[in-house]
Amino acid sequence: MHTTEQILKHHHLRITEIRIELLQYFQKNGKALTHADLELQFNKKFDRVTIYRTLTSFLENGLLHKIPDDTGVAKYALCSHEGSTHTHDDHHVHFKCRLCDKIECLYTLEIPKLALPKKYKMENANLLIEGICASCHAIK
Amino acid sequence: MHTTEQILKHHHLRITEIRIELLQYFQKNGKALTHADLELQFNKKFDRVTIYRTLTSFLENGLLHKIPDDTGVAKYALCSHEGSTHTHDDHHVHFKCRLCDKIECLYTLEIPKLALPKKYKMENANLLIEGICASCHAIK
DNA sequence: AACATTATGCAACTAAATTGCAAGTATATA
DNA sequence: TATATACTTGCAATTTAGTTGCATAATGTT
Repeated sequence: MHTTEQILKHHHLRITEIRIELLQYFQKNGKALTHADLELQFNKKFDRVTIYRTLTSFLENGLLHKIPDDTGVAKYALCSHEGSTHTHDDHHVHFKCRLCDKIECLYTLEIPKLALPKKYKMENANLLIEGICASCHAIK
Repeated sequence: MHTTEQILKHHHLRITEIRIELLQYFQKNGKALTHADLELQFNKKFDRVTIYRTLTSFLENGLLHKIPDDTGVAKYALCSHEGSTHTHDDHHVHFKCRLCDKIECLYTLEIPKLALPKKYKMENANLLIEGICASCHAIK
């Protein structure tokens, strides 16, 4: 297991307070977060803009990935289970619950191979599944 | 084949000028469009806000669907080949070209069945494939 | 410890989308 | 085919998400 600081170093990021806290917050939560979520948590301690820039640097250094969805609000999630090393990052399966709106990465699922039309070249793929998650299923 | 007006009627939409023109513009283009694309075309004739509201009503009535992507700008595309009737609308495969940024619906492809974790219920799925499209492949 | 590089906070700004409201138009039904 | 009702439109103002510039502060390298 790696410490938060080691993870940052491995991704060529300087060790700063906001980076440590944001990364740990992502690890603790285990779900996709928006800038607004983070601002709610951290606005007393860190500036809005710094949170944006931290997200951007995490993205650029492969610590987070952006999850495409149709709300127009960017959602970010850790790139692998541990958040420690770089796994294959070219396709993702995400599950978004219609009831609680939570977005999870389904690491265990692989996107099946598809036959694209002629001359199309796939570079990466994102599968967003919507429905009801296990917790909401239980409640209902 | 249905006329534009018939299509609107089938989707329980009143016949108005902007609805006819927007729908025809989608049919003519055959690719996903943003509000900005439409504003560029129609700003002399229709108000920005009216374009937004037309897109929303098309969405609500199943004429268009929103394509999730990671730019934060909403993209819309017709729900079926003809734009005429309601096909199964619960899953979509889209292809976004890294070079020309064009997004197409790949109607011919089906999203393969996946085994979700226990108690998860899938209601719909969106697969976004990114890469190089046929036209850009040719140019290069 | 000194330096170059990178990160942070603040203020201002841009872009995308939404809301309220008054005036106008489409359509059902009488 | 007139008319009442419900829906649609345009305009102005507002909200929300995200970006940029710049001065100051912190990091990590030598």
